[in-house]
Amino acid sequence: MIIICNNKHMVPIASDLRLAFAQEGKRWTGARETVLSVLEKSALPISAKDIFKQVHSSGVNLASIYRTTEMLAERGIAIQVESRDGVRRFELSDRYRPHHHHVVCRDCGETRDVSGCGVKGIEARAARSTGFKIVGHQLSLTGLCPRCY
Amino acid sequence: MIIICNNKHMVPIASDLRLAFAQEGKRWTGARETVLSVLEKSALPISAKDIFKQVHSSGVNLASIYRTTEMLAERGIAIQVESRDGVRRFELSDRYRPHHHHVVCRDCGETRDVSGCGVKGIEARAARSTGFKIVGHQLSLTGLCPRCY
DNA sequence: ATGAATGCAAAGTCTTTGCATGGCG
DNA sequence: CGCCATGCAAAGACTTTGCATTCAT
Repeated sequence: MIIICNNKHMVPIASDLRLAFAQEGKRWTGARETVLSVLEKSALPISAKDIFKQVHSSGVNLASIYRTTEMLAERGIAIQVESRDGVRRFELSDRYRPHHHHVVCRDCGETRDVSGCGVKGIEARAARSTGFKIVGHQLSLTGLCPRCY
Repeated sequence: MIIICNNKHMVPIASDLRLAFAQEGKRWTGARETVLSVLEKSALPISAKDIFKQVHSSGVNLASIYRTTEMLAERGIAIQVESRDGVRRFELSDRYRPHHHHVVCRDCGETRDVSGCGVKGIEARAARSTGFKIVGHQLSLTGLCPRCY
């Protein structure tokens, strides 16, 4: 099933995870809590390096941030957002944030969210033409922000 | 204006470029010809490294390929396709290929084109909600290919 | 001949990995 | 106490850059 817009609730992610981890013999640590809290507060996709800058004082190592973001993505807590500049950025997945897309200014890179969707039609078409089972999508709009326009 | 589906003609890109370059005091070289011809033949977005592999025998240097792909993107001949893995891939722009999108297998990475579009509505909505002038978009579908499904 | 483009190699950026140490359960 | 996660540093992958040389015009 395609999760389109599961924006009803603000799930207490950390406590969910603590529990899930315990059941698997894994651990919910301070570093993970730190990274997750940055993602929860970040309005836009954020790179490991930028997370690092924000939590620099906490002493969390950059390598741990890479490991944590990857782990969160594997579990579907976060998703890796596509980018054009070769930097990997993450944001909370649709399970924890309203489904949305991004518009990026071609000139200055300013990024804004765009709510809602409208990609169902093409998903169905793609499934038909390729034989793939579609499980998600990512749309990014390129534009000129008011300042650069 | 948004170019949506300018797929009418097969423009002789190289000769166009040779002319345009001459007028700017720039040069149309063998290396550029080589890179462009790989893009013209490539069914899917391709990275500098993969172009390099394909033209290895020609002696074109990897750095030149990076420089050429960037130049082609700046001129709107090619576009840089968004990716999730931090590798930059290019394909001919809508000016030289039918507008389309991609579906990528979540498990094995197999990529297929999906023709057509269907993003106009959301573009209009985004323009209204953000004040950006929308100049383009990129959509990628994630799925499971028949083999991985 | 002139200077733009290339090849080569070095440097840069982002990310991953190995291993000893630390900390959660 | 046992083992997972972390910190640290080194390695790796991809991309960019400086400079001498080559080549298109």
